[in-house]
Amino acid sequence: MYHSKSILSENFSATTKENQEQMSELSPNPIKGGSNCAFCQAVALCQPQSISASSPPHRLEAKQRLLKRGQVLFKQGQPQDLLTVVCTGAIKSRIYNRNGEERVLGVTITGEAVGLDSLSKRKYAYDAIATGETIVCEIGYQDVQSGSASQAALYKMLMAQMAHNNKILNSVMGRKNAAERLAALMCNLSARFEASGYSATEFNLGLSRSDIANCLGLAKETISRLLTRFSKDGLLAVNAKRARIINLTALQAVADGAGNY
Amino acid sequence: MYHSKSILSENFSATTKENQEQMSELSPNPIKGGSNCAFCQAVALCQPQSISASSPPHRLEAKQRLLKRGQVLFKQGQPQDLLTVVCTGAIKSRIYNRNGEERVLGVTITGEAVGLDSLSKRKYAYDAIATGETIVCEIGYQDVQSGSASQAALYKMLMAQMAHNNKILNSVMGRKNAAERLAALMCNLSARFEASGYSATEFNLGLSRSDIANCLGLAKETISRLLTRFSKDGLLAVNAKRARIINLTALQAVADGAGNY
DNA sequence: CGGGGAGTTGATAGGTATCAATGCAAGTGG
DNA sequence: CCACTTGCATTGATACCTATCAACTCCCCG
Repeated sequence: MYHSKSILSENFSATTKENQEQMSELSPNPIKGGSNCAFCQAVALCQPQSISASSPPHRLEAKQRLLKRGQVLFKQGQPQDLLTVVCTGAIKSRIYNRNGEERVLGVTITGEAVGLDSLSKRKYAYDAIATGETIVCEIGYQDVQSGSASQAALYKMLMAQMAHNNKILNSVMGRKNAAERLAALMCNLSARFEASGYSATEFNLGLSRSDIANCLGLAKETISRLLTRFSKDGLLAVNAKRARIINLTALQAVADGAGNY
Repeated sequence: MYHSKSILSENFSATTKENQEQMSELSPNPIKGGSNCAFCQAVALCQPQSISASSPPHRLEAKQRLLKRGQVLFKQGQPQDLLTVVCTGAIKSRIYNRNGEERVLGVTITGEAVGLDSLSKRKYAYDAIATGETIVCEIGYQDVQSGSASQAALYKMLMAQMAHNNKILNSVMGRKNAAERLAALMCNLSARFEASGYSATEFNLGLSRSDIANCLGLAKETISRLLTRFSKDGLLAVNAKRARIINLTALQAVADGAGNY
């Protein structure tokens, strides 16, 4: 798509609530429930009703699980009766096309819910894989349905996700060139991490160059070249998967297609 | 995006219930309510509760409206308190990006609901424009909310639409080449018209070449060349906006990226 | 020490945008 | 009813972005 100008940035809306400064350097110990919920996007599901500012929250049964790099959280087609939230780390979502090729759909970072968009069908629409050591929190969907406050919260999440994945985003992505796409992804991650209460300028990409390329519909070599170029142009710095945004404004401008970068 | 192979077709799911054989050749007369509802996707909203097979349906207040080509149904940002369904014709949805360029998001054909994805926010997310003479049916959202049967129907529609617009579709579209995209669009329209009870092989495109190009992230010249090519290869025939699918199987194969067409 | 995956960098080929010219049909005003 | 206008569609020539192929480095892990 060699549009020289154009592009809306109706940008990726930030939808999250938490972070993961050291994605792959956390304790591999078994997990006690209830850690790290302060910024969790789904907290309203675990602590429904009667959350009067002072009273101790009534939690639903929420089980935490530790995944190692490459470990499968769930697979496409598998029945879904859990609501899963990432507590620490990052989850890659992917499908396989008819030719057996992997297609990376994106990454779910700390505090975000995974697989929300297939919850209504009770059947996962894609595979979810840990990109490093990752802790997730699982809540029974039955439990969620029981409380009407929870239901309202669920619908709110669904709507938010729908807004996030809506056709506007599609069509915008569809006509971005390589630099615009990558810049948009970086800005998106930045906003999501910031919404999580963490640094908007320094975070872990979670995905490999190949995964990013796959996710954006580009070649891994293109990602590599672009990261080098962004770096030379003082937009950001990358070291392995660790990214530091240096000039977010300029990066956003690139994502917006301004100035024919 | 010059991917030579690949592509899933997790295809565009068909979501509709009606058609428009003569999109721009219908009576311009004022409209009496209640026509043409047999296949309407939103019929459960107009005729909620007590639809025992025999009893006459109890309708909600549904006002029909006639639009001429180019007329605006609603505009981005405008408050939304109506649920709108296309009775006859087709509605183009679009936004303008930061550079003031038009971005066509897609077309809503007869029987489909327009603007469902912004209903929860009560504010339209894009403009909706009639592509020709078009009749729409408007139902007050308040009325819909009143009946719990209606609510369930609404959630069902929301879910269906969410499934339709999900990130899988995005990522799949993101890596289709020009021929694959156009073939996919044609197959999508075919399936949607068929789901509407009308011909899967002959229908009105609604959108102009430019709009199609814009919608798919391609140049209008590319669309023109491809339609010619598809025609020469015996896949379909087009005359102005009127399309006739000749070999749907082959077209689907192209959309799927089989055989590096 | 060897092997393999991930990342980088260079050279080339290919798909599509872009520019430009022409044709065609519908609408408009005389 | 006919010139004029205007928008849409088609077709050709060329430029450019990015995929692809290939070689190399680096690092982790056995």
